[in-house]
Amino acid sequence: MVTESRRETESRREREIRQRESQILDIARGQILTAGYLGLNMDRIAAEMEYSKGTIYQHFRNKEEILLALANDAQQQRIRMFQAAADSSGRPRERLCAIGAAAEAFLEQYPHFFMVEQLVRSVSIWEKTSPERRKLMRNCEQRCMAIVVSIVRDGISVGDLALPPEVTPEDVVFGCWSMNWGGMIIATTSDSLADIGIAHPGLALHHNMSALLDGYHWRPLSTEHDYAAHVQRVKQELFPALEPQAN
Amino acid sequence: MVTESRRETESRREREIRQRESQILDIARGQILTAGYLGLNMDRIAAEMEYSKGTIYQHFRNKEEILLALANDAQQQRIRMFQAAADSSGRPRERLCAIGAAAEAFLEQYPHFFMVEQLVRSVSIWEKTSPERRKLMRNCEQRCMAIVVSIVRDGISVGDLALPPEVTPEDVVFGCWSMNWGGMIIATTSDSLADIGIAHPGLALHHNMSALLDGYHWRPLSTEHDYAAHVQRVKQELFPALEPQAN
DNA sequence: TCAAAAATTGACGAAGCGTCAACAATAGAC
DNA sequence: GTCTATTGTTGACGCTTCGTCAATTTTTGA
Repeated sequence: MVTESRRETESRREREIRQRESQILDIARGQILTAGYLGLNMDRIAAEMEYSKGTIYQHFRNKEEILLALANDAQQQRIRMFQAAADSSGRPRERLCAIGAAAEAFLEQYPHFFMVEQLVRSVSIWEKTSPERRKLMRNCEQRCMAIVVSIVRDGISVGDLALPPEVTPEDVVFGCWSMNWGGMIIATTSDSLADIGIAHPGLALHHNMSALLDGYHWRPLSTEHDYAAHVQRVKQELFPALEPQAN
Repeated sequence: MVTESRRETESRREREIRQRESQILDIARGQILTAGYLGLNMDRIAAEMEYSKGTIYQHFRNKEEILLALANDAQQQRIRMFQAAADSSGRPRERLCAIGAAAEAFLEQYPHFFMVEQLVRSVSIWEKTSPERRKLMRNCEQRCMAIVVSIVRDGISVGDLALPPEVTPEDVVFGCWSMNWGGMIIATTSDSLADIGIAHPGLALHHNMSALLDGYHWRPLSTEHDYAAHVQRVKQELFPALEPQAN
């Protein structure tokens, strides 16, 4: 009995030293996914682990830190996917479309990450968290931005894109980012899009993104090239989903 | 003493019957504006009014209902402003720009409304509220959509715009909506945009909106017409701000 | 004037966050 | 192997907030 108990305790300890932090985050992720921000509950995290609340607070100063840690994981994952897309072959505008495909795959494969990022932006979580973690977040945002901006620069340098003097590559990325982010938020949080007349938000987003880049005269124009097919190809090759998902 | 007390009570009663609901909302608005979602506190609302908590719960079933009521006010206000913009004179694309100006003015003049709408979308408030209020919200969304869609239809019918067969007017509106919403969220919730290279998000949004509509070949193109000036004019004439605000 | 109906109150239960004094396990010295 | 210092763990507790409800006050209208 004592031996049994001791062995169990030791094995638990081993596990904990390696995995506890990510275990906390896994559980938190699940809770947020099933019940949103208000479903995230410190006591329940403790209950779902084999640990008490106090121990959780040794890893994270408060609830918001957990949320920000999750958001950070989300950004890391997005950066990985964006980088893979940016490294794909093709002309710059094709690679930008690949980024779009990455963003789409990100939403489909990690919906909890998307939710968490939304939360961090709307509920005032920011000011309750530690400066270190905030800095980490900003850093990720900058890296993500840099990846996409460099594609726009490539477009300019190969002569596919010529921006007017008052528009910077960063502005273009801001446009893509805005449309993607806004479109995804609306698509995932408006329950009556179909009633409004938007049966296929994913498709509409593609059309609008094409129009945006066509508006900047980025060659080849969407009339000269089948970007939809490219997006499909990239998604299947770089970001294969577990199950194919209708849009 | 008794008379004094009775008179006060009666006057309070008069006020209450007319104003109580909007008084609750006013206070709630202020709390959200200063301290976000978590700053909204039923006990403090009660304290700031001359009433007790129980009375507030006679007007609103729960906290979320207050939030949704505020969101509803926001939408009503936005519809008013959108309608004014839609009724302005000019060619259809100019009127669409006027809608953009309205959205901008809305954000500047009613920041709390913007915050509330964001909250309703991200924190899972929806399922805790009454079906009636939810229906009201959907209705507003549809009306708002209809206003803008009719401008796009006007553009088509006067021959300024010719959409490809796979794109509907609703899709175009979805694009404008996405970009505006996404851009505004990013601009108001990213504290390090300047570090990222976006010094003037408002200006960038204009450029991107121009590119989007240019991409659909909506005449007159942004190269043929000064839409920025139009936006400025509309904002000043239709939506004069209390104090002129830098972007 | 008075009883029935309606409005108002705030104490209360429930639930959640974060703390901390007490307890347990481990490491290291001898 | 034993003992002490350090480090880790626990859950009861204080505090805050939501939403309820029995008791009380006010209003209505007969």
